[in-house]
Amino acid sequence: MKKIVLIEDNDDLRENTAEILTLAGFEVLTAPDGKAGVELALSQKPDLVICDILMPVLDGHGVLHLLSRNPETAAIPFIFLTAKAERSDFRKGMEMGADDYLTKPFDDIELLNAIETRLRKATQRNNTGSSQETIAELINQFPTQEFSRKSFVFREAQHPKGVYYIHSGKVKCSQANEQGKELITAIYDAGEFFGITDLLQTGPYTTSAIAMEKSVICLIPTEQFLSAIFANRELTRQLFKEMSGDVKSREERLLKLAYDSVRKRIAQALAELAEKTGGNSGEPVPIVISREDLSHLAGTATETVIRTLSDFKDEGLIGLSGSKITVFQPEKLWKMRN
Amino acid sequence: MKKIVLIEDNDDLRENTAEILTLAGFEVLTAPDGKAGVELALSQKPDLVICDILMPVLDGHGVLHLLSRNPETAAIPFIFLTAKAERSDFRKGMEMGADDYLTKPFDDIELLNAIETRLRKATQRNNTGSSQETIAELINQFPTQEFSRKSFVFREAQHPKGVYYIHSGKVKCSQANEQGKELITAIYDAGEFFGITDLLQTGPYTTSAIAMEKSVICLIPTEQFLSAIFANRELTRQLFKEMSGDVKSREERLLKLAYDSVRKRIAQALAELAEKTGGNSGEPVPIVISREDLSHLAGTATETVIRTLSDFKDEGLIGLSGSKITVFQPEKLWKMRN
DNA sequence: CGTTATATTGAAACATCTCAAGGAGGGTGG
DNA sequence: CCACCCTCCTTGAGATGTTTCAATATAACG
Repeated sequence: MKKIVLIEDNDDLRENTAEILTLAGFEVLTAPDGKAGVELALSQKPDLVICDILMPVLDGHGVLHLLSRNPETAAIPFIFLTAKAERSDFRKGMEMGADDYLTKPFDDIELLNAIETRLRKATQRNNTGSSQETIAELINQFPTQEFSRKSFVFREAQHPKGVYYIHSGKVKCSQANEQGKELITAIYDAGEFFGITDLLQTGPYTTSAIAMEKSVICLIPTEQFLSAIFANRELTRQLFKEMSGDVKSREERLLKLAYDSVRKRIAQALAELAEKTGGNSGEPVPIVISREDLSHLAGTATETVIRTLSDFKDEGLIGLSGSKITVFQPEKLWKMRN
Repeated sequence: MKKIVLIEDNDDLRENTAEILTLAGFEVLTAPDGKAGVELALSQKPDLVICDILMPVLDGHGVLHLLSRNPETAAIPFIFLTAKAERSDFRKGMEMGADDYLTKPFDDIELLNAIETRLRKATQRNNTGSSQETIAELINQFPTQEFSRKSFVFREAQHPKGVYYIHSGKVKCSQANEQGKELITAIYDAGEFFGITDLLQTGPYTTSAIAMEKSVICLIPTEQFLSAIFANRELTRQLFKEMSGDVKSREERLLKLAYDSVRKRIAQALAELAEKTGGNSGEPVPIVISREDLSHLAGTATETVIRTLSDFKDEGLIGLSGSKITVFQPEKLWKMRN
């Protein structure tokens, strides 16, 4: 429910107007003079302020001036409601930064229309359509490309052109050290974006992205992606959250790589893969991943992965048949001791 | 230079007005009718649109309607400029979403004031003051607290109350695994924020923050921090960049931890510390850090750190005296082979 | 100036990697 | 349909880097 602060010294007019607004479905907070009105607006952060000009204590111009000065209230739509109908009065009000100027007497429709208009504009400014819509619009705007298994989406040292979105398939992002040893830093599935981190940094990719299976992917050019982010507050929030999640998950992996045994690391890698593929259904989850990729994920040698997997098999935690690994008891894998 | 689109069918008025605006330092693009005006606005994305109402081909209401519908132009301030001075005309214009309504005849000052006002409001909406100012305002708004060496700023499993800013001192953030082995995930110096990642995630801290020396720190409550971020586009950009940098640096450390020898990891940790403390001056840089903290940074045992350090000393790369480590040749440390 | 925290050294235990060689499966062409 | 190849998986055994435990030396602090 939208919150409106109404500042008006005439008791009758204030009560009447408040009633109309309440009937129209707004939450109305009233103040009988400018000073009280400013305090109310600062504390309540309403969605809109309606204010008389001629008032005791602090007049409407003063109210607007004070609210404009405070970053927290500067963006709130402000409507003057006044008997001063002279052109010069109107100009002064607008020049001070009011968003509309209603002269008394006004009828209810005029008032409600004026409010609706300003609320609509304010909403539009913060949020150009809903988040979901924007993402859908964004990704469907650009042509898709098909990548076959093992082909590069982008390579280390290339320059980022934008962000990638996976329509279908699966992509691994990996880095290699000087000796050519590879570590998979992330695996992305259908419906996810990747390449954001490198985009926001200056300079070329430090990561390579390779399709793990046949994948359909589109590229959203830098400009469009950035303007979409900044145009949409909800998208900004979401992206912040995802990035902080990325930081956290990498920190967790750091901790594991530093002090956990290979056995434990492989167990966790499997558990994570199982979770990503099958959810927490409790059912056995089949995972298809090469021993090599698994070793790159756990940061170990392929042979060690193989030995550890056969241990897990002997212990009844997983089943093996070729490249397919079936996870029977994800919980036990999570809680693996060294 | 601010760009203004002026749509007016009367040739004299259009030319005159354009001249005034040009003299006032604006870049002016003109269109003689609504259709041309809309095309111009869509292609040029001006900072403000001034538009007559009574025009051939497409009238001012139509122009406003079309521009409002397009997310790319909806937020551009729109001023009507018209001979229709009736109250009902004025109301209609405002209800359609115009930001101001100037009636002819108007004088130059009125026009320029109206433009200034709307541009100012538009700027204010996107950017509440400059980034630097906002940060300074933000951090000085909250009381500081002094933390002595080795005291906790926050602990794992506590709930985040906000973001911390270091006025002076140094703080390490670390995580521990089940066996109590600790890994330092980041070290923050004076002038830096920390605790952002955990704030943006739901749930308690997964990290502990401990002062490495006597430090003066303030806490910016969640609400204020978030509203500052969203109020200020420049701050958003900066934060995105920093977070993607965080992700990247952690990925680099993952790679090192996975495949590099302890020797190399310690060398890099030293080089990074040296860079952070002394810059790239080429001068020997004295670092004060305990062997234990260094081991937590490199993800290894304290004894190993000690042995490696004395190797480095024998090789003339560093100097040792108690807890003080002097880095002579940071470049050689960076390029250390296994 | 004693007391505690931190740094150092040695030697054995251990996990993991590396190298090397063999085996299973899956697809392709004759 | 079989032989062939290539890729991926598997197993063994020695080499190696790192940790751990334990004992001692040195520095830091009130």
